[in-house]
Amino acid sequence: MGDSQLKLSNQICFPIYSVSRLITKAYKPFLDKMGITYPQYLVLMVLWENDGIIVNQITEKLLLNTNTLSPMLKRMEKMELIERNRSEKDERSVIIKLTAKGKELKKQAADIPNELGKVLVSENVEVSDIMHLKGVLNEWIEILSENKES
Amino acid sequence: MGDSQLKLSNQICFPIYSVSRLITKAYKPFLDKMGITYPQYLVLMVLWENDGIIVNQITEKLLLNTNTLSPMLKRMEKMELIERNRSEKDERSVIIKLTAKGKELKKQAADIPNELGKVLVSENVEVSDIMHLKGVLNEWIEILSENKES
DNA sequence: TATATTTGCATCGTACACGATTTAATAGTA
DNA sequence: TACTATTAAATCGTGTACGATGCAAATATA
Repeated sequence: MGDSQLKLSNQICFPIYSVSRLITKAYKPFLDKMGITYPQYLVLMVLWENDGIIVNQITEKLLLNTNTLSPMLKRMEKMELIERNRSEKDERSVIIKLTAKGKELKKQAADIPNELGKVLVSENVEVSDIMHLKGVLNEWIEILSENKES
Repeated sequence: MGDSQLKLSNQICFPIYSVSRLITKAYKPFLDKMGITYPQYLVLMVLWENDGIIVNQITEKLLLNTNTLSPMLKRMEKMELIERNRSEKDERSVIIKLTAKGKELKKQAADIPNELGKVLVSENVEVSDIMHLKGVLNEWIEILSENKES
């Protein structure tokens, strides 16, 4: 009722916003070595699983729009991590394919999950909390992204 | 060991990044009515609790730097939500004070936590999950933001 | 088949984030 | 006191986010 609900720590928005940024920072040293940013890392993870998909399929997996992805993919093309080519079957679609360099980065990235785990554990983050959080957040993604297809 | 760890859903980075953006979107309809953005809302919450603090104190509470806050505060000054004045005690500091308009918004914001709660519940988000998540995330903020004072 | 609608992507404008640098004011110290 | 170090903001450059709009290709429908 009163003011207490309007306090930073009492709303879910601030903690999740801050932790998201703090986690991004925890990834940064590893991504810097690879010369990529955090969102670019997410794109690469999608492509490592599914090379040769079209832009729209990436937007679905990352819940990002083309207004974010198109410029980003152009930068990644300039960095020679990917290639962008129009589909011949459907001239509207753009197929994204990893270059040799883009594929190569997967090897460097292989250790990131473990390394990051070490960092978190050394900072006294509970592994059980990470696992639980992952579960809850993945459910929320399902729920919150469901009705947004309009 | 294998590839599975490099999958989107198996890392903590993607879920937290996505949920953060999805939660921001959930707030948007309410903030649009007030004509403010999500980060501006955070600044206002800080000021509603502690009016007349200096920029540096805001950076500490929100874990943001002046390179983000300075331009943002200028925009908020232009919107007549706040006033920016140099401290007389220490000419380096800039004191941020809410205007009448900025204070007025607190009344409009008072319902947001409840309204957002309703939205989440209607989307079948478990209240117990929200509470638990808030607890875990606030701990993580403590931990992850600790050694970053350098 | 001509036209309307939808789809996939790109572009534009605005607002963050953030590393790095700059500037001015204060504090510390020889 | 003169000089150095620290501190508080601001600025710069780059890279996202995202609502809105534009455009061409494909599809649907009269």
